[in-house]
Amino acid sequence: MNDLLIPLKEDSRFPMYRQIYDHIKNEIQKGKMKAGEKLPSSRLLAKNLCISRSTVDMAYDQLSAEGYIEAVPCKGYYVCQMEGLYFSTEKKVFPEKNPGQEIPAPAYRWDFALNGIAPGGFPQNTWRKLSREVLSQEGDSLFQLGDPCGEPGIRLAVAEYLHSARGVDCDPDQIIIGAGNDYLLMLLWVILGKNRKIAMENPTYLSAYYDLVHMGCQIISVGQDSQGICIEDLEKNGADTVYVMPSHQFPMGMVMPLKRRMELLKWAQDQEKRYIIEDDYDSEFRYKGQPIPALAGFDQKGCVIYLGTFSKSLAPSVRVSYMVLPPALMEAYLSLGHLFSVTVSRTDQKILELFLREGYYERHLNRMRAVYKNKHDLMVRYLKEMSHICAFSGENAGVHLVLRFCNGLTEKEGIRRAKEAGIKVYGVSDYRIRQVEKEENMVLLGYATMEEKDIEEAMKKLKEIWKI
Amino acid sequence: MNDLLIPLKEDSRFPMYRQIYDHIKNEIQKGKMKAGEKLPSSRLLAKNLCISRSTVDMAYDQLSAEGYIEAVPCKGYYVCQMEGLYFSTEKKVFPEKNPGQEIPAPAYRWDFALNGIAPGGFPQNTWRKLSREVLSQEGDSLFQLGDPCGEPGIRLAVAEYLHSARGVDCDPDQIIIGAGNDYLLMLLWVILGKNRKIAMENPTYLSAYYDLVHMGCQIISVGQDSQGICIEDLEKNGADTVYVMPSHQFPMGMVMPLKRRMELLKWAQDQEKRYIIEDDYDSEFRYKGQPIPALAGFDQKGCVIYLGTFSKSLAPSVRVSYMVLPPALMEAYLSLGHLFSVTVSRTDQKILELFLREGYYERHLNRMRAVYKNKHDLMVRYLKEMSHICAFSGENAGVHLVLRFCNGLTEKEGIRRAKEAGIKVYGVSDYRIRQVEKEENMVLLGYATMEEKDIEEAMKKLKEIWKI
DNA sequence: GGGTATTTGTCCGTATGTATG
DNA sequence: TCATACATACGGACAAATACC
Repeated sequence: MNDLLIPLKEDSRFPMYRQIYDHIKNEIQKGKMKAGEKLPSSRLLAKNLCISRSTVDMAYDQLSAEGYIEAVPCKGYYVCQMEGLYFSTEKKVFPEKNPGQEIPAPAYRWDFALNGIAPGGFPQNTWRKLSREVLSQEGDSLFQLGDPCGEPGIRLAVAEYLHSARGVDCDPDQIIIGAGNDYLLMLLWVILGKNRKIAMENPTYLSAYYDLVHMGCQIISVGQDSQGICIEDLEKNGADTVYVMPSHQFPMGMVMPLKRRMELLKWAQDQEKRYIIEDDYDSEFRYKGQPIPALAGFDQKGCVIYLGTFSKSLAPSVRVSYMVLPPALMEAYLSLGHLFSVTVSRTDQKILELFLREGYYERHLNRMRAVYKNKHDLMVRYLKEMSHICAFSGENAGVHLVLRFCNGLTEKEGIRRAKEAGIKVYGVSDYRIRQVEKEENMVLLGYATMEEKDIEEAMKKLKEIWKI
Repeated sequence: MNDLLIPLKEDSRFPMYRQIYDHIKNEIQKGKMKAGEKLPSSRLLAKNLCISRSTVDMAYDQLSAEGYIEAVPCKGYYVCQMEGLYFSTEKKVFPEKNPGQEIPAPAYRWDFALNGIAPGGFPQNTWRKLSREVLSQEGDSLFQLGDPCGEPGIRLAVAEYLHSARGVDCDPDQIIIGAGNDYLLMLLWVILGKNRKIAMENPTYLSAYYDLVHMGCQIISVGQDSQGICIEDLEKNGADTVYVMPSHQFPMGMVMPLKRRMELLKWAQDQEKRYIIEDDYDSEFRYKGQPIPALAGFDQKGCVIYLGTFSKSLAPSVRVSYMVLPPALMEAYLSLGHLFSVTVSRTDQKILELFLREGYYERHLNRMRAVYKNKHDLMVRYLKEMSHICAFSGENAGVHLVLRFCNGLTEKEGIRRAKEAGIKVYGVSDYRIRQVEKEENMVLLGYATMEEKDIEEAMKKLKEIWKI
């Protein structure tokens, strides 16, 4: 018991007390120290190791708390009877994924990616500060189970935001917080019942389409024009639910004008139990003219379900979305008898609540709007010089543009030529629910993740290589 | 422009530059400062306000970044043309929920809650430290979109944990990270296909039951004995999938012995496409004997789907669970053509990865096991004194016990008497898929959230009031 | 056998370095 | 640049058990 020689490394990344702890724990687990055996006293060990007693104390405390040893006052520390050591000592080594292989160099020098945010766009320091604040709070009630629909605080903050920024008046009790739109759509499918015929535009946000398809939903593909979804198509196809993105349709980029919005609302109100799922996609970023209030803002009869997210406006890694249910649907959900527990950690909810409440979100959006407007304007400037090659649409909102070749170039050929020049652009056909007969001639360019310098370089190249 | 008087408060919770920023922004939004108007120079304003010029600069910089004002070199700052002010100035005030009412006093002095963790059990300091480390990392790639199945790092760490602690050998590529078991079960339902007949014990973990029911799943209720689920019932009812909790069944608390595990595996392997969903509930907490490896550890033919979570072992607010899919199912999921994006924020994943990798999780589990063992032993000591009132089971594992009255008391009456004494206990009938004919006479006592002092007080009372 | 010195776990205040704002 | 908070490490004071004379 006295020959306990613990090799202490000054420069270890672990503190001394941890090294002592680890060493003794290993001795016990390997069976070198048996149950009942007495450990050297903290003073003795401290002297032998030439460190302070309290350092040894800390290690011993930890070991007692975990049940490895037991403290007998005025006598000493003794190794406990460990029944069923939990962790086997052997460690499994997993083979490297690419043994010996180099990570393949990225094929593209420039990527007009459609998701992602501007580099440096995430308010990292603020987030860290708020995270610290939240985690420093007294008490650990924060770590017990929370409200299944989301913390009351963040729901109130979101309701206030929706009121002032999106013209949506709702009660915090109508809001459900969830980890991403995918999840909320799954939830919505449960709430709405499984026999709905949901209409979606073609092309549309394919992720939402697949979410619903994989749940077993019946999807009807309907047409769209420059104003958005075709209402007649809705009637014709017998849909009872429709998924739309009025503020900036993905991928086509059109903003649904007020008139069409009203027509759509009228369609929903025409019959009982018709619902509009309004994905308020990219509503945060508008560069010209008055923002149009969300459809849900005009809804008097409770037929609009509003979906919003922080994943696009803050960062894709922040998995927080929200859904505003009409009172009747919320009641239906609550009366299911079992609520799905909330999917966002309470700490993240608290951080976001502070972020909203203290005005950081508003300022963040203002800053990002300015950043994206610059990139947007740059893109538009170059595209105007390319009028002999393509027309473009989807401008003045969002963070991507739609190009339609007018020189005979096809989508496929356009993408191929861009790829050869090291530029990744995206085809509209990737977002179609159902392919169209005639050859596609449109591509999508997202500019959120691109630096302005890169936009200039890439656009200059595109102008060259897309010439016929 | 020169009469810009900004009321600065020294003791405000906002820094000075923020106060200047807020004031000017308000002036612009309210229209008191119009587009094109010149702002006082930073030197002049600083002099007037008796503060440093750099403070004014900070405010002006912020305002320029957000597009409110524009810096014209060698001339000054000018108010920009703001098209479509985003945030309406009026704030909506939401009515208080209980106007004038007091929050109702909790009806119970003691609560043998079945969820929740020990007070102070969450390693708050460690979590905060790791959170800071993760958020301090260079670059913001962390905030871009991550792997839809979860970060490779945490999947590897979980695979290593499962190998050493649960005897499960799997590749990190078989693991899917998700926000809670509810979500993973929804996902699983998509992966397995919708026409499955899923068998569940009665009683069982009702949350999982409702998850599946609400998805439209066909559930078959099967019997159980002291060893766990009845295999013959499975055969008889034509189930092709079964949901079990071999390590500590909820709510009945039995641990499935090795023999039954093997029989269950044999059942699954008997026919093609039979699956076992193994919810490794409470496997972290075992107080006696060797831990039994998870079912998935014996599975050679890929018919066990393993579910694990950190919500119970760390804190309910940490919404991270994981699912190990047999290779064939993982392949099926990946080939769906669209993966649901991961529901856990990348920061949380990274924090948890470090928590596992640096050995904190192992130590945390050891500590909690010691804490819960003390409470467990205390409960058992009191229950042994109550043998004239009830028998108990579910001991030596988990954080709750099952009591069966042997003095004629019914569940209902037992709960009622406890309530009168200010003690909340839970009925087994709350967890039944289908009620049984004969009167229930079992209650559940969770001890995780109770302090030892409270356990003693409450148990002494129960011993009195449950006497016949 | 009783007094005393020693050893022991435990509690507490304090110094130092680092991270953070 | 300065102030604050925190984890870590240190050493003193105390009371109880033990060993020794």
